[in-house]
Amino acid sequence: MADHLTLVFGALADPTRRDIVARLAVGDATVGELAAPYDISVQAISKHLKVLEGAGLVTKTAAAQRRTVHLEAEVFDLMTKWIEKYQQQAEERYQRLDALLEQLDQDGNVIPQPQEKSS
Amino acid sequence: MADHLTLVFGALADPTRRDIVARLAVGDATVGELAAPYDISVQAISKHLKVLEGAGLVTKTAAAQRRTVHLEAEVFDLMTKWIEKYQQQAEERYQRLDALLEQLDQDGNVIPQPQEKSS
DNA sequence: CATCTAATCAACCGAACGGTTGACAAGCCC
DNA sequence: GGGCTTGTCAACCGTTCGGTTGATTAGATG
Repeated sequence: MADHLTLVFGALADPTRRDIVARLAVGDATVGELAAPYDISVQAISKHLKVLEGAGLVTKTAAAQRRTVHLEAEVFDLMTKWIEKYQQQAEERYQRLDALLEQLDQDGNVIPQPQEKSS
Repeated sequence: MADHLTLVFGALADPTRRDIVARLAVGDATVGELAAPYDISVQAISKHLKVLEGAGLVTKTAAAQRRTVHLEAEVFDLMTKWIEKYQQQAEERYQRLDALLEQLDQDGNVIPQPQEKSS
């Protein structure tokens, strides 16, 4: 099976599923309630929910024949952490580049590629 | 064509592409440099880069026959905003639920479903 | 000019995806 | 119990996806 981040990003790479997440952020809902706004079959929604469930974004609890779907917001932290990591790295890199360019400005020397080669 | 968020999430729903993003956060690289660590073909990496490019996560600049690939960190903001929106909504919902439960505790009345129906 | 290198384009392949329809399971309600 | 409601399971279908191989373009270099 794929790793968690792949499942989470994959789950949110679909507009319908993002829509469902948006709906669930307001409050829990049954499968039927979630399916109502769309003109695709209930089975298709059920599949979407299984993808969201597989990514840990959603949990289902069976009460009578109704399944209540609940959003698990904590999983978002996983994504946010991943994103912030590279956002931060990229920013640091820019700052290093800026510092370097500033330094170059002082002695007037021009180097086209500031980063070093690996290999 | 799909909307931007779909493209971004879709692009990051693949471990190899997330890996490439991680590599690019450290600094720009050529297609060949990006392909080196993997035992899949350069063509496959080229395809991955096209997906990342289509999502606006990456830009390519052609210098000689080498294409330098550059990470565009700003696109992450789009995702972060989307995520934070529902993270925040879900949290607010919990707080409302907590407040409600606390209130219920006081007069001892029990209501099973705190959110209202929309139909 | 000939050739080597770097990267893309194009066609193809199997697997996964998003959707459908049909059958079925599990509860409520008359 | 019989039937309605709610939801899932299973099989199928066309499209997309991640990968391959082969050919081709574009620039550096002998």
